[in-house]
Amino acid sequence: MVSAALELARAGGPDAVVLREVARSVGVVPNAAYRHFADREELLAAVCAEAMRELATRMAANVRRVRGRYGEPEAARRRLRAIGRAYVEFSRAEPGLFLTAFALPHRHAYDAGDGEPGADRLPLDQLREVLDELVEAGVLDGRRRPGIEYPIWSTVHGLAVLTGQGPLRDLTDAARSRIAELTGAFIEDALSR
Amino acid sequence: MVSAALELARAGGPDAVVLREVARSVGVVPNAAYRHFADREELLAAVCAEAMRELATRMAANVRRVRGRYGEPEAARRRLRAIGRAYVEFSRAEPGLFLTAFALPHRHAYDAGDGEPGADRLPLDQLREVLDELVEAGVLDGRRRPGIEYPIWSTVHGLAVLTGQGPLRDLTDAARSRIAELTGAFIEDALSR
DNA sequence: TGGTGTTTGTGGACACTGTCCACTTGGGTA
DNA sequence: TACCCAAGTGGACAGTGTCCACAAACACCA
Repeated sequence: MVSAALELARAGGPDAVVLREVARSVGVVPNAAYRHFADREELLAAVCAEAMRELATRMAANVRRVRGRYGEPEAARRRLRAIGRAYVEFSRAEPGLFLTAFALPHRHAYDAGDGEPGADRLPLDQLREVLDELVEAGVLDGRRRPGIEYPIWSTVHGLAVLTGQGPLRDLTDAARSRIAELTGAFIEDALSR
Repeated sequence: MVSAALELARAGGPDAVVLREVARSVGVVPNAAYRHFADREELLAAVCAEAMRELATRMAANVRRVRGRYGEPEAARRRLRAIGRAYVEFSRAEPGLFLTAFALPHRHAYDAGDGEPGADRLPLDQLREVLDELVEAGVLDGRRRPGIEYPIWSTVHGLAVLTGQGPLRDLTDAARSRIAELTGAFIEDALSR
């Protein structure tokens, strides 16, 4: 049921996950859904968690693809960029899922994926990890580290929203990638101020 | 009709502007709305434009409140902060309107408010104006000026979304204003790199 | 002044949604 | 074997966006 709903969300965002249709698509009567979810919002919450998990997976995969030892300055910088790039590309490649992932501000921790062995860390945790590495590598002054994940998250999230679903989404590929490049440089400027 | 719909959006975001209720609240039968709007989305588009206009108004008002001559470095910096602060505060004070303002990626230019004399410029234009002043004032290197509005917009927009409706919206006031402060400093760091 | 045409609003209908209630069913356990 | 509970069914209700045919009110021009 959740995976059927996920496909609806992928195609049309959170509003597209309509209870009756997901029931229909698993070949069951609408009311059957109420045996598993209190209401539509609870179903949507499950989908939202799944979407967030997919974002985390893509980020982790993109980071792993970066070669270079831990603590090596250039590699650490590339890992930060890999995180941001994955985030922004996710919002464009899967606008429906991206929207869905942030559709429910409440219960956002997606249940931490606690025990699940293969699960990747939360996006924010992945960002923190790379920032710690940047300190370790001497790229970022340790005194500026506390809390710096929030401005960076804001910048990347804003870019993702504006170019993925927002007013900048209809720009040409060239214009968008120039903006993305500028934003990447902007973050590095702020870090190595 | 638009202003009735605007109140619904203010209270509950774009999803709350339901055609039948706005008709009801202006004391008319639902179908009457179809004499003025092709469908619900067109009504929503009008509301969206109005919400964007309100954001622009607040930004402009906040900027005007800053004293200091044009081109004076410290004043220019304060004007940039005033813009960002207005943006972020709008998303918290009027989450419904903020969401609505960006609900329709299409037809986003809100018809420019062309002739209207009292109308304030679009948010993005206001930002550009202040950035030009920062160059004029010698705070920002003119060679770094082109396109820098986009990283800044991204940062501010991201902060507004994350703390206004997103996962950071339930933080304490103290935590949120610390993040806002960090983000302001982050932007200034990047500018005066 | 009177007639005509356009604008605005009405009434009724349809398909679709989320949700509630009472009811059946089937597999596993005491 | 008897029972119980989870899962699914059928029918219903209120609410929604939207379409159609019709009524009134108003402006305009002969």
